[in-house]
Amino acid sequence: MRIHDTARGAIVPFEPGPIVTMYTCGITPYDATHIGHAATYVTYDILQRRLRDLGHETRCVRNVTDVDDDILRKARELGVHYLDLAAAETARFDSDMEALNVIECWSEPRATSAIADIRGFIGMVLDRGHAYLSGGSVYFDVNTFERFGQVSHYSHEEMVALARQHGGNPDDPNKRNQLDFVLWQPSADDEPSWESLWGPGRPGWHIECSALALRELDTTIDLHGGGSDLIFPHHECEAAQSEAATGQPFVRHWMHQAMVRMDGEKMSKSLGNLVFISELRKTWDTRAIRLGIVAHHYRNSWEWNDDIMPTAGARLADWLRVSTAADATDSVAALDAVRACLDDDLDTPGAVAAIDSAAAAGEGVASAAALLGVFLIGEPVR
RNA sequence: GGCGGCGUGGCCGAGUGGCUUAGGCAGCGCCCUGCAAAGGCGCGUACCCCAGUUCGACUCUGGGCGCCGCCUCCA
Repeated sequence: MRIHDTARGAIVPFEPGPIVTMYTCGITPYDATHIGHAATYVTYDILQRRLRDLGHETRCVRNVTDVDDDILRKARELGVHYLDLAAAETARFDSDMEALNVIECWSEPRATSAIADIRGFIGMVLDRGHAYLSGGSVYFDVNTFERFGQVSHYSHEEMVALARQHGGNPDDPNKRNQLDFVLWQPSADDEPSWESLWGPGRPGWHIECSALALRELDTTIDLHGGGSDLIFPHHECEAAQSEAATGQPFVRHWMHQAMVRMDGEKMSKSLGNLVFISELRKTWDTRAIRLGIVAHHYRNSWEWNDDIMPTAGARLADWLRVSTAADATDSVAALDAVRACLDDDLDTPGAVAAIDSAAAAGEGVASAAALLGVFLIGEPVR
């Protein structure tokens, strides 16, 4: 199959071995799952389904960031322990994923489960001379890593300008380079803290993914994904610290999900312009929610509107009607068309259109829909 | 600035080489009606620009222009 690779900036062949190693950045569990999160994980779900259809075994790791600035702040506001908040929101997230029939992850590790791994990983980066201790924090030393920018393709000057423009802190006096980022940092008084060789503290934002990908999968993984808002700095920093630590390539293929918008702006927790999966579930068949998502291409930003669910619901009804009829015949042509579309950079809108055509001709489309994770007959497969 | 996406008639919006001027709204004309509305019938207008591929491009390729989105809280 062919998939767009962010680092290479082109649609290129994706031809992994029998076992496919995938890592997807998961959520920070301090609020409910919205349609943008769902779009991301449904995309990787469909990729996994097609890879399995082709005979591969897929091992997808999706972390849970249960300790970072956001969740600590929210827990402080609510007056609850951050791990209690994380556990509750993670359970809601998993419930939403199950409802949407997203394939269970091969592993779904929590950041706090990996403190020992993170400390070890930071040690590897320090031993290879790519990090330094300053002002109580451990910083990644960008000056020692020439390839910084390999994923996002920014120049040094652009990255500095962006950091300043977006309220970053490039002028932190403890940094040797304005783009250096934290691997380990001191905790505030009311924040969780772990012992380390560099003093008590907690992990930086990016380090958990690098440590977990190495612990759970391999030095080099086949595919790494997440929302396009994570390309820089998150994935750029991940790649840098992982390759600095191991001396090997980190990721063969980078895949990013475009943002879902609402009211003209990116749907995000900070803006509050959200459509929650838990709300949609009250009204709609979860299969229709999935259809509302896959009607859009993963690389194309799209806007949520009130017509999406009625359209998706009607489509689901059509597919069910032709596929559950007593004399229904399952369309092999539709299945083949869906396979061809998915192999072309996960063209789910094309796949949906192909199924629509078959359904309009009165053919059963259960097998074709199942490849999109929509089960019209029988028990769902996760 | 980088990356991604898009650019269809007044507006919205399908359509991945060769009757399509899909469809919807608006508009115009007619029918129906005491008048009007609703309804019915009919009409009109397009494919951002420039090259290229081709027998032929709205549809493919390259370039340009324009618009939108993302870019250290963020899937």
